[in-house]
Amino acid sequence: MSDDLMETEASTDKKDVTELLLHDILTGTLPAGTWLKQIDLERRYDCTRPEVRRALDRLSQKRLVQHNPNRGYQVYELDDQRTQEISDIRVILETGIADRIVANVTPESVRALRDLARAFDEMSFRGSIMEHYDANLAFHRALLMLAGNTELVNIIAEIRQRTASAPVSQWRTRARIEQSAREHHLMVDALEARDLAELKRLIEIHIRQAPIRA
Amino acid sequence: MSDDLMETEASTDKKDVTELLLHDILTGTLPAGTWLKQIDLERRYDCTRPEVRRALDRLSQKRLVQHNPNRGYQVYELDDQRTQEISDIRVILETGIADRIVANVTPESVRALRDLARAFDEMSFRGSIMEHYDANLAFHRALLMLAGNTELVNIIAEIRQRTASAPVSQWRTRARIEQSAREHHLMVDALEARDLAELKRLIEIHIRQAPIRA
DNA sequence: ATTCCGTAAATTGGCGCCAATAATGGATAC
DNA sequence: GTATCCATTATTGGCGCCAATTTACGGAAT
Repeated sequence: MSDDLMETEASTDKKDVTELLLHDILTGTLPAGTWLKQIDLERRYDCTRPEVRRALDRLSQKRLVQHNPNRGYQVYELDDQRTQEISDIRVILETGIADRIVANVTPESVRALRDLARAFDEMSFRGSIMEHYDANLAFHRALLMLAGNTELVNIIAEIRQRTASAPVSQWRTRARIEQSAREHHLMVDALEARDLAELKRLIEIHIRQAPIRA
Repeated sequence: MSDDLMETEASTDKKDVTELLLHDILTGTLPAGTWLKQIDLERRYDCTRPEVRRALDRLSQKRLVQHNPNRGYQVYELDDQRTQEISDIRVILETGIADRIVANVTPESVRALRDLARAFDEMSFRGSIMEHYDANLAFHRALLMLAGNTELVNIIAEIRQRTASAPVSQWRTRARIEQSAREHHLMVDALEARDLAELKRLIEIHIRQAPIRA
């Protein structure tokens, strides 16, 4: 109890800078192309210079920010070419394990996924952008987890992050969000019916329609 | 000319520490489980403390070394579970783009791949372990490049690295190396004949037989 | 008026020091 | 003789300063 409280207090004050910066990039608070001056970040996240530098180095390794030696860092802006390429990779990976997902499905997991899909629906109306983003992440993570390959889940999460600059811009459209929400439920339906072909079809549509997130 | 000379001289003296450490891990010079004390690395690579720290941080992000807070870093040793998972991922990805590779194949690319496969053969006899490793990398990179998705090539290279601790140990067997060399040529054959099914089959065998590298 | 150059301000990036923490060895008590 | 506790040592990790490079600004010359 006191431990939880301590952690919460500590995390609100001193959460990992890399995480904070990452979130601000993913949510679009720091748009693509923005110059990330070290002093600004230092003040923004109330942290020291080395912490900023470590965060920038990490995110540049993950190709989320671009490093121009002796000039600075800026939020990576990806061209259509690369966006397309990453979508292709996600389609290959996520349809490639669809059979394993279908093989491992249980009534309980279907129920859990339904709940997560509903949580996403709920967030569409009430939640903040970040909560919405997280709800989507939770659904997809749970879905992929059924494949029984945790390494894969991590890799897909990384790939997804890699492409997620300027992510929410394409998200804001209510129509598209509702479309995504519907597709989530359709995917659960297909999973429940153990319809592999349909699940693959839905996954591909889901990834491609919203080129970046899905 | 003088530029090349300069670069060569500079690189021998002051190559990026992360690269050096990475290579020593991949070649097995630093076996799995080894404690990576900062002072040792400082001396080993003749560099400063912050450089060592940056390299360790980067490689721990890539899950190549494990970070134990306030205790140190050690070369990651991966369990069979994870090895299996990563092989599965590689199979899905590399067989998943086989069709694109076949679609984009040209006589020139076949010739180039043959040369690279022969270079690998050559290295089996004469080259050092590292040269051998590089020759293998070059072949697979060229093969994957045919898919026309550079992002994918990078991701596969990353995944391959992720699992490559204790890599060459399973490599040393001459039988296995020769097997790999033969498979390279078989893959080029299948590619030349545009036999998609055969290529997929070979890729899967090639990845699975040597669980880690291939 | 425009362009070029030199100087000043700002920003990045390397480096070393010192505190905090864990491992080690020895001494003491049981 | 063995186990436990304390002191010493070694290692990690945070932090700030200073040099190197770049950019911005202003003045002078064409």
